[in-house]
Amino acid sequence: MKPQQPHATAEKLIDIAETLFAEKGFYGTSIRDLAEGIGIAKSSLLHHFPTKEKLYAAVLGKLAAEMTAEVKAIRTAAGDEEAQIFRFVQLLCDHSEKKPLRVNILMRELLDNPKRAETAKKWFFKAYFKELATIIRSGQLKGLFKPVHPETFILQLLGAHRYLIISLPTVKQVFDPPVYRHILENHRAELETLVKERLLATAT
Amino acid sequence: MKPQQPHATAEKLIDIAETLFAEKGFYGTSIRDLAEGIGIAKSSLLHHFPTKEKLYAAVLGKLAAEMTAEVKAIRTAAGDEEAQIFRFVQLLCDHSEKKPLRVNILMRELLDNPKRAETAKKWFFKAYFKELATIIRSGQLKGLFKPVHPETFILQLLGAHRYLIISLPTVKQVFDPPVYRHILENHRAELETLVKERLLATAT
DNA sequence: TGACTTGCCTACCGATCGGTCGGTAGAGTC
DNA sequence: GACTCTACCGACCGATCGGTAGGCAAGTCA
Repeated sequence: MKPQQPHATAEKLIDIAETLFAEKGFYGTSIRDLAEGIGIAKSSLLHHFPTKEKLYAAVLGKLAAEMTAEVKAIRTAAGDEEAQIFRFVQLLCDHSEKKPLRVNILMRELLDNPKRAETAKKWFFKAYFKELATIIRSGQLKGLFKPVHPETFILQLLGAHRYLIISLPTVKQVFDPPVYRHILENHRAELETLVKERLLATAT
Repeated sequence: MKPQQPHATAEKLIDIAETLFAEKGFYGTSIRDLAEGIGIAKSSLLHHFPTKEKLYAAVLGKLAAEMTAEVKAIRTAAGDEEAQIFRFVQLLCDHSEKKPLRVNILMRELLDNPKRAETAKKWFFKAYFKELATIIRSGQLKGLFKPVHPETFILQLLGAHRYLIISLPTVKQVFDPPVYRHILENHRAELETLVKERLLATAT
């Protein structure tokens, strides 16, 4: 059997796992489904990831690493904290348009994390979260931002965005198309306005 | 067997189901656990609710009915739309302090709803959502509120609140106690400020 | 050549899943 | 007493769960 790229199968597994875990959750997804999804036997999956938990952790780990790297890139890039936070909101919306299922994983992780032993000790998104809080604090020190409580504000900002994203499928099938379309169209602007009005110390 | 109140067992089942579904999700909860939770046999559970889906639907139905009734009560009670929306935010926070697990159910429902056939057709929280949108529109007609897009704003408001609530267990076990405490303490005020700054047409 | 490793396979395990079946105890009705 | 109805039960079903054991083909390296 040709080895292709090393770890190519493992990468494929992480990809399919990201999709299926996002759609059906950890307990709703079987390792059989995952293996069949990329056309290998179930025991072959277990050769790469000895348990379902480990595969799930790999998915979260990869996702968290990508997200954290992005925020750090924003931090070190040009621009003051105001530019950084708007760039962040922009990325948030862009990603959710391209890969809305990722948000599902992040949500499910929050819901299930307190229960699953394997991943309980270290939380994959701690660095991501801290980085964001640092942007806020730094902007506040420069007088760019209002004195909101950084962690609370970030949770509310992420929540305003992510909750809306995971609501979209339901909204689409329950409400009239114009309502759905308006939500889609207005979300980004409303989120930016939220940041403007809640965070920016407007020149007085 | 004394019949106690009629449907007393069914009510107990709905209660325990609300808790377990909230903690572990639909797929993570077995009807055995549910039955044992109130001390009856599994087949007795299936006597009251012929399938797991039906029990889940009963939980959602009861929850949605309560929540919708509350919002309608706010609407008909004294006070203008400004008072109504703040009363709503207040209720939101009060409930989440008393029964934080309920928010988990609402979140999981959004994540799983597009997949489960049984409850797909009618969405239990449609009336609740429409009632909230009506408050916004009504307030806008009177010039009390800014011209935000009502549905988008509500999703962001609910999201800002609910996402933070489901994050609390994780925040508690990952961050230092002061961070957790500050989030707990500041959330309500920050949410009210959010409404003030994003929604209220401040007297100009 | 032969020992070792890697990637994948089939076959199988005990446990648990949601759900069915036949039946029983008790209360109400006639 | 005969009948019906509700609430409940233990035993059982086929299917599926996560995970294990052992083997086979191909590439690596001595």
